Amino acid sequence: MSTKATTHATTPQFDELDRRIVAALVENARASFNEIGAAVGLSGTAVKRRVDRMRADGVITGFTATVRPSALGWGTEAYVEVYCDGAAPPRRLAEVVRNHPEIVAAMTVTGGADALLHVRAASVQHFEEVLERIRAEPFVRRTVSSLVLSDLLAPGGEHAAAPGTDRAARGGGAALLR
Amino acid sequence: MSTKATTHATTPQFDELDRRIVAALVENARASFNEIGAAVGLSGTAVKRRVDRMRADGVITGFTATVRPSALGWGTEAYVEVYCDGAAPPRRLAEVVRNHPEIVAAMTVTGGADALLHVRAASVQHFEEVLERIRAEPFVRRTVSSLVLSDLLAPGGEHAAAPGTDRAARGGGAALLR
DNA sequence: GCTGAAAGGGTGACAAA
DNA sequence: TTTGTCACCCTTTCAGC
Repeated sequence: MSTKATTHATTPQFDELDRRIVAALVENARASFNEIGAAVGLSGTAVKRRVDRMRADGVITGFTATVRPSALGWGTEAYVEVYCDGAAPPRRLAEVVRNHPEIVAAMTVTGGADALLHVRAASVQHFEEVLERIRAEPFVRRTVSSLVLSDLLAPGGEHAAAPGTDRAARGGGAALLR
Repeated sequence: MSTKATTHATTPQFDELDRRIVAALVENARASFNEIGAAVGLSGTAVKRRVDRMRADGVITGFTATVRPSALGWGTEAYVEVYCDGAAPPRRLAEVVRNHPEIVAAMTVTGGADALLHVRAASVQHFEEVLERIRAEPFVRRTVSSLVLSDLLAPGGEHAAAPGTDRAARGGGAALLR
């Protein structure tokens, strides 16, 4: 609470216009700058300049297509809590995690487990094989798996593929961009 | 294993070219059709037709910008296991989940918990407030939270905002598109 | 799936507020 | 400092093949 009276702490130069531009791009990353400009009340050129700045600032990290994993044959999804022997160094954990392409997200967490993995596989059989590989890793002591039964936000099974993304512009960008 | 000798069961008409086009779009959703065509050995027109078909088939569900939530002031992330009273109907759970914009993903799962929620908040204080709101919902009996400490796949905190997405084109799209 | 042509978007330089 | 206009070139899009 030093320079501005915004509702959240954000990047210094990030105004309402930027917020609406990001919202438009989250909703449709292939929209033209002119289209976005018309929606937010700016010229296409001005929109492009702001987008370039936000990319340089690391606010926007990229543009990606969202796909339905089930359409690609990846119909099985699970979350796996990992319990490690002794103090598991996050640095080492990260290396291990990178060796299994089926792990689509992984993080260290508070609570009983040391890490939480988000895994996608082609089938339950495939998932079992992945789990065996993970449990065979040096300092993994125990795992607790939860298979995903149904998505409560996108019942159709609409999911995607991109660096660490989740949801946002559903019904108008309620989540991250209010 | 009926018509083709592909490695996984996928949508009927989905070949190697489609796979590479999707991979290109996941890596950069704003790439031009000509660029993609040059990369996969097709004309831009042919690429567009395939993309249009895949959108119609629901393989590609959209295009979105990926952002760093922390840059937008959403620096706190947690997973919340929800235990319900009696048989919690997924239909009702979905309604509840939609009332809290901080819930960026939610699913029913196997194991002890009935549902798993992925929550993003501006701060630990904000998260606590969200948790109180969730626990006040009618048939929520108990919750178990795990605060995310660090991302093991994108250490920089690079995350995103889009309908149900996660990772894929990191270092060449190892995950969903091998 | 390719080619060609018309419409429209991306991008940089320049001037103005 | 940020925006708008303009000009150039590339992309998109839709024929017809």
